[in-house]
Amino acid sequence: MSRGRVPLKPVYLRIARALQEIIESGKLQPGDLLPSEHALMAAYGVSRNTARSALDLLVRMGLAHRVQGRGTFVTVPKVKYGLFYLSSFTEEVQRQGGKTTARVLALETTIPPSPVARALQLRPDQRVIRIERLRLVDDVPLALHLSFIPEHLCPLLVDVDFTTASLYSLLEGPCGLRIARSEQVIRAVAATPRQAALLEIPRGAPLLSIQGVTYLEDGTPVEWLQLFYRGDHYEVTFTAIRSPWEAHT
Amino acid sequence: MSRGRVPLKPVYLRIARALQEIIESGKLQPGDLLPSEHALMAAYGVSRNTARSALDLLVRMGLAHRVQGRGTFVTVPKVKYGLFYLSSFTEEVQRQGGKTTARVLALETTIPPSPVARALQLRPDQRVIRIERLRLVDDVPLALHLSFIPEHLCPLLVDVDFTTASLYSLLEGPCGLRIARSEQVIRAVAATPRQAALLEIPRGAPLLSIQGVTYLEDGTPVEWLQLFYRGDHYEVTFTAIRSPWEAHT
DNA sequence: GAGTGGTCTAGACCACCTA
DNA sequence: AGGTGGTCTAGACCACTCC
Repeated sequence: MSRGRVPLKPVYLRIARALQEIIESGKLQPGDLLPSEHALMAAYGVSRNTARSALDLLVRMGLAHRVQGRGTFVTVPKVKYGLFYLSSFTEEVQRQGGKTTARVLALETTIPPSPVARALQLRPDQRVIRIERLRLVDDVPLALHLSFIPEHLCPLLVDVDFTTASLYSLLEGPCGLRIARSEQVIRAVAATPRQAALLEIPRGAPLLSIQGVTYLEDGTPVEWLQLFYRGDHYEVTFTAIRSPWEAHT
Repeated sequence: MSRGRVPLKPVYLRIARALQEIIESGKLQPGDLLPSEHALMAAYGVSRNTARSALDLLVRMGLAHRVQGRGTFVTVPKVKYGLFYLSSFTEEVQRQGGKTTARVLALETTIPPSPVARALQLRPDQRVIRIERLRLVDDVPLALHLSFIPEHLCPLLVDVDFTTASLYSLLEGPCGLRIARSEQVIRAVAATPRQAALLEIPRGAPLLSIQGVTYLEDGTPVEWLQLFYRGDHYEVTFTAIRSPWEAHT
């Protein structure tokens, strides 16, 4: 099919997006049947593989699931599909209707600790920008957020007011970087006295720690991050699927 | 897993499996180039879509990542891809070389608590099998595991010795059920006195709580589960990817 | 039998990277 | 220029579910 002059996003993405909007608008309820692959072929004038790709995306996002011989159904949407799609704290909270602010505890260029330097694959002389923020949602302190970004990748970060700015928007916008993925580890830890004071919780209270490294599309590490969430105010949800090795068909 | 009723798995699965074994054998190191899609077409005599499907699977498992114009590379394998593929505790630990045992704290049929009954979509008169186990790895207590399974789905569970048995193997084997996915929530919580005693940690120590509902392919809820892991001995790793909506073409 | 998703083929054009 | 992955077409056969 003709794609026109304007560079459009891939067709399957636009179909998936359209279906997502139908789901989020409430026109399709959990358990409802999505259009079949043949129906999408007819509706959008695409081949079956393209229609399948669109549904694949919804399935991988946890918005839908397939049942052979019956159809593709809307999944119970309690899960925030943000989860294993990498989104910034700001994007995540706003999607859920909260008002997010931040208190900047530190913003400086420095020599990274050696585990961070290793993870970011830096030479000893390369400096990083260190950003430490206290994240608040509706004025309640929710999380501590520490990021290290190699200075040469986006030097202008040192002049930004991170009280409201979104780090990923800056990296993808003004800095022209293309974020691809992030490898993260979740742990449960006890709050240190400093963390407890900042988050306004008792010492030793449980925190959810998320530590990770974010990569660009070419594999360059772009950020080392550590988040500490208050155990009493935060949770992570996700959908696991049965591995194709063990569950056949 | 032994699931060998049908001798012929899809071709793309067998190719993906072969590549996975090459990676795990160490013949391909992290950062190495995997065979290109054309190379796989020639090597296995398949079409490009089939070769792509095999590589897709490795990418979704976090074993590989693609770079347009360059190739598909082996990813740093620190991540245990167990993460968002649903595997049993036994499968997970054995993959990492630990020796797993369990102490059965409870095995009974009972009336479920009402949140569990709701999650499992049970009528008030339907009973569940309640299994509570203390999981040990190399004789160190690592986790508390509580499961509720509707009795009518697999009545024979009440006669099993869960000291060594794997729940999912039983559900998929003797019970003939087809597990599809699990929706889970991760939290950080403080250990109750009972949990602390069983896990041999101080009261109030941080635990990683994973709570979820497992579904069959037809959407039937088959298990309500809650796991409490010692914060000092367990972590969850995963790869998040940038959402296709925001990461523009 | 009709409709669904699961898999597969054999081509095509494009954007991107390395050389 | 040649190779790579990203997307797409237009068919095909199969297994499964529902009527």
